[in-house]
Amino acid sequence: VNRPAVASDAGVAPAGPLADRPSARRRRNARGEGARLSDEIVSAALALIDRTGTDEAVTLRAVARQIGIAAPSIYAHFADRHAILQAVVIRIFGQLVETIETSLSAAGDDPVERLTVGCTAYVEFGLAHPARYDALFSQRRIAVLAGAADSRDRIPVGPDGLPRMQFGAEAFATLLDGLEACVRSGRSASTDVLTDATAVWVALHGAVTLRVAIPGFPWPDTASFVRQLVLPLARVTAPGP
Amino acid sequence: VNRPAVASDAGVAPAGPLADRPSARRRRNARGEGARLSDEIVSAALALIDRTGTDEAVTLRAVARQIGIAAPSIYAHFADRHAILQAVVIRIFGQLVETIETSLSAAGDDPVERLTVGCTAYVEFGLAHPARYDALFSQRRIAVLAGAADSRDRIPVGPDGLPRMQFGAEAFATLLDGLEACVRSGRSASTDVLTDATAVWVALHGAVTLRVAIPGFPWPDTASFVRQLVLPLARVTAPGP
DNA sequence: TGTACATCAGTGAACGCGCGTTCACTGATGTAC
DNA sequence: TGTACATCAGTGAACGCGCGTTCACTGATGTAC
Repeated sequence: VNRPAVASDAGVAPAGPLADRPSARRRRNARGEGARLSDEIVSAALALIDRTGTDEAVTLRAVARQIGIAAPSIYAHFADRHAILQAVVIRIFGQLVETIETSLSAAGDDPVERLTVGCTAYVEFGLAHPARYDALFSQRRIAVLAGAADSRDRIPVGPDGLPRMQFGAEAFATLLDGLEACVRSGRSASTDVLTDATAVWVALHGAVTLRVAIPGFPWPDTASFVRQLVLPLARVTAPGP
Repeated sequence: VNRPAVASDAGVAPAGPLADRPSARRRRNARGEGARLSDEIVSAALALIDRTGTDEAVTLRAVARQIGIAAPSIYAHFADRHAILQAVVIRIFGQLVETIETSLSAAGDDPVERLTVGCTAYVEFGLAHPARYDALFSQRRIAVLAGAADSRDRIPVGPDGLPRMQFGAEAFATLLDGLEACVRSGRSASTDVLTDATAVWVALHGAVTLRVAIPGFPWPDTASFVRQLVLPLARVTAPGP
């Protein structure tokens, strides 16, 4: 059992190990502000993911316990467990994009520098929050578990020929933009930006997930490893004269 | 509930949804051959992983149901659920290495061709058996769930300076050998074989896991995508005159 | 050649647990008259 | 200004489920005498 000790000064007398007692007293939301609980539920799910390392820990009862509400109260805000996880994934993608954009705003004008800075920020986010990163790409597994055979065609190609991802499209678009900027300024020899950006993304994703899965491996320094992966895959050429 | 329909011609009358009834009659092992059940347990776990898409489905009761034994019978062969999963991982790594070696035995002498053939076999194994591949690298998560803080240093560097992985070391050693052969024959400009092989491995791992996670993305053809990733990361140069 | 016995390969019932979900409900707060 | 009432934001008990694990057991089979 992974439950933290109940704060005894809250005056809560646990009725037994089965009781879903809140870990802290909670003031109910004022009338008309019930929607606040939606945010609290997502935050609690995120906290559970961080604390346990896996999104499997996001159960209705665990979320309710974390917030200090009764489990059935969640149904007023989310249809089921999967709906909570979906909201968490959207929030994490937002954090990822924000992290990358913050790093880019501090970077210079050189497109190659901007590309490596953004990619490094991506990898560092994954390494800093491995459970959150994992949640971003564990959705397929959930779909399979739900008995759905529709795991294909969930992220179709749009009419513009670009992949139309449900979430995370913004992060990939940033990578595409960065590579295009390199090509425009003559710093990348890429003739197929979509495919080359895909190669870069795949390498970054592998770097995050394998490092997290095998922490004892002699991994190179993050910044230089990212350059080692990104520069050749993005077909970056030596700076002009 | 994912349980297959019980074969009614086996004469088994299910006592209700809770009963752990075997899906087929089973002859008990002869005296002295009890160890055969170990293999059956691992095979059943592998079948569950393939059928459900996740190693979470490997529960003692599900394994027992699959084989047609009582759940407690497993304790004579495995200490707990984790021990079963560990045995499954070892078997899957064996299959992966065998697949790669079979592909190499059909390849020619050119070291670059051998490198790409082996890498393609790796990726194709992952795409053909995504749940098995996933199980190989989901161990960390299990360790965290077990409450262990020892997820670090589980794969230490050996006295030879090479990573000493518990499992999968053979597959990585094959990749190292392949890259070294390219360097020896002048087809790779790598000056740090360990780091470059790591980069290649990371890219292949990302290619498998991201493709499986986002099947609707416009992925390139596997063989050419593998070449696109491996050749630059392995610093392969144009063939000599 | 017969028989008592040890061993092997399991079985079956039961336990307590956490889970998703349902159901009828409660108590504070704003609003219509 | 008072009061009945609707609405909102939840609660608490209960259900059936699958799970890991324990316990005492069973029945076939080989072996010692």
